[in-house]
Amino acid sequence: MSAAVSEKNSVLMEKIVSLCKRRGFIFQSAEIYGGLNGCWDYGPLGAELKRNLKEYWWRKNVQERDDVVGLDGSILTLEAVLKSSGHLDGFSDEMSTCKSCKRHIRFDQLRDLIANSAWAQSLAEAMTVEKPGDPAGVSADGETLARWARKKGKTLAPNLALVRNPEVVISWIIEESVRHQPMDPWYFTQLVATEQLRQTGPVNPCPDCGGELTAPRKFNLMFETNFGAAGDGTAYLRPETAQSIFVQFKNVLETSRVKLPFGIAQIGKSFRNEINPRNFTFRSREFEQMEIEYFCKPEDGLRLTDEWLEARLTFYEEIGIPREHLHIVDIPDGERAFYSQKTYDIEYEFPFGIQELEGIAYRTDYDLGVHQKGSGKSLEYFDEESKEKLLPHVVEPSAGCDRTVLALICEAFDEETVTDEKGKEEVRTVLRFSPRVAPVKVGVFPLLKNKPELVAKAREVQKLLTPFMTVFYDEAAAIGRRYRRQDEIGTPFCVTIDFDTIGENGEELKDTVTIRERDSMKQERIAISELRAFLLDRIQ
RNA sequence: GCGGGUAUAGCUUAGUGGUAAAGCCCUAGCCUUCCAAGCUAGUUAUGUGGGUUCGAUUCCCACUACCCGCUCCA
Repeated sequence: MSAAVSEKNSVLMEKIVSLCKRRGFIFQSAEIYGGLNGCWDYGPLGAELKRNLKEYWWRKNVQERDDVVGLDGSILTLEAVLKSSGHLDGFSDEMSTCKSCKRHIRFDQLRDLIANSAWAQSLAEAMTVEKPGDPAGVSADGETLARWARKKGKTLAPNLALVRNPEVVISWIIEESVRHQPMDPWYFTQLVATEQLRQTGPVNPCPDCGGELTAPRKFNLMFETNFGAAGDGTAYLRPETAQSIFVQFKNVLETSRVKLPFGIAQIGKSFRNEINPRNFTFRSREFEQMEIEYFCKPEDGLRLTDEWLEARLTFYEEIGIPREHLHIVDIPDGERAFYSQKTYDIEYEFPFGIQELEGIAYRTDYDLGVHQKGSGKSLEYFDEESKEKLLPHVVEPSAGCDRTVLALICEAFDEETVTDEKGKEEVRTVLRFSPRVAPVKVGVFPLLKNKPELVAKAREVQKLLTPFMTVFYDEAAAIGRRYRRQDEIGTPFCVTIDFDTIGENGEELKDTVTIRERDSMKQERIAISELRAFLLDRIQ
């Protein structure tokens, strides 16, 4: 992305964030206290928008399918579940950062990385050539070290203490080598990275540049919480909704009379202690997922992954995110999780970059396998046809709910230049939501507030529609302003009660209203009796 | 987590070591026969905590949050 484009998109994103706050879509959590990093609250309109998304997803993926059932699992999660799933080990890495080049290093990988690093291999080679036949360990040879530091070290590990300040470091090494005979190779590796041994103790070197690494810090990527009356038990806030689906697989299977292939769907909150929340609600510490685990026979996994990709793309189209703004990434071998045979990411062109909305992963029988092993309970499925037991495989379409809401807002946001009768140009801000997801479906206005007949009639129309859709009644300010207010929150239709409606201009126009469409700003006149059907037909 | 930037009303901005200004928005009233009209009145702000000072929104320090670039992203 060029700097100019980046700047333009940054301004666009600021406008979107500002609109979200101004109109009550999204607020920062605990704003009056200074805010809580990585957490956001949905205001009245945001709550409607998000509900519409979730309800449509549920309807399409659960209610309108006879092969998917729903689940609503607990957020608090037993430690053993996350132990089996691999989250407990995989989600709490110790990390070090290089003070010179800022690279992040997973501490458990450090020794391997050092062993394979160019400078460490070069140094080891130099020591071996100069001192052949010293199998017990590394012995310090000041001259060899100094020569290496001046030559190869300068290019391979410019930030290594030995290279930056050979005299001091070599003196430490010689001193230490007397006390440690034979010297442990790892201790030697630490020593060449240590400039102030007395002050700092031995430090670890960066595998890239030789610079000093910070002490390892533990990143708890899951939120831990106390549990039980005495508070001495440990539970976790789930980092994904999927695990309760796997853990309840057997119960659902036995109670729902489902047969392979079938899916279990769930919408709910998940929590990850993101190192760096960023980009408005995109990367939050508390977020909502819409997940399906679609269980199948092993031979169907790859085919179903492709089918789900298609189904999900259609879904995005139906809520107003066109395929042209989505990118499908087929995650290549080596970059997928080790248990996945196929993974697609569906990405959206956000103003801040192309970012993931949903992942569709063929996870084989990994999940049921680990929980079967962890719990000691069989999770096998008996196939009536073949009379055989099998451990089902699973395809997981996992969508980010908040991310999709953000994509809906970004996609809908538009600033349009309109020219009024006097030739004056002005900007019309419109959220072009699909009527299906729009938080308010219809605005109802009396043309004038100070005419009781108009107000009364408008209230009647409001009452007529309220049971079927979200209606916003507004009588304040000029009619044009009211239209624009609705444009800004993405209301697809506005109904205005005027003097025709109350029969002032003839019997044939009595009980008709104007209905104005958001995008075209065109109006047509229809009978109040047809209003409900007209609108329901267009908002589904 | 690192580096850089920002923080004044709901929004956009002004300004000052000594009473904080405007436009838009919003609210109420008047007016108004279809696209942000007009008039009147009104509410609302120096992110938090320290320090320097007689006095700090302004200068200094710390914290928090947000933005940008790295980094991370099961």
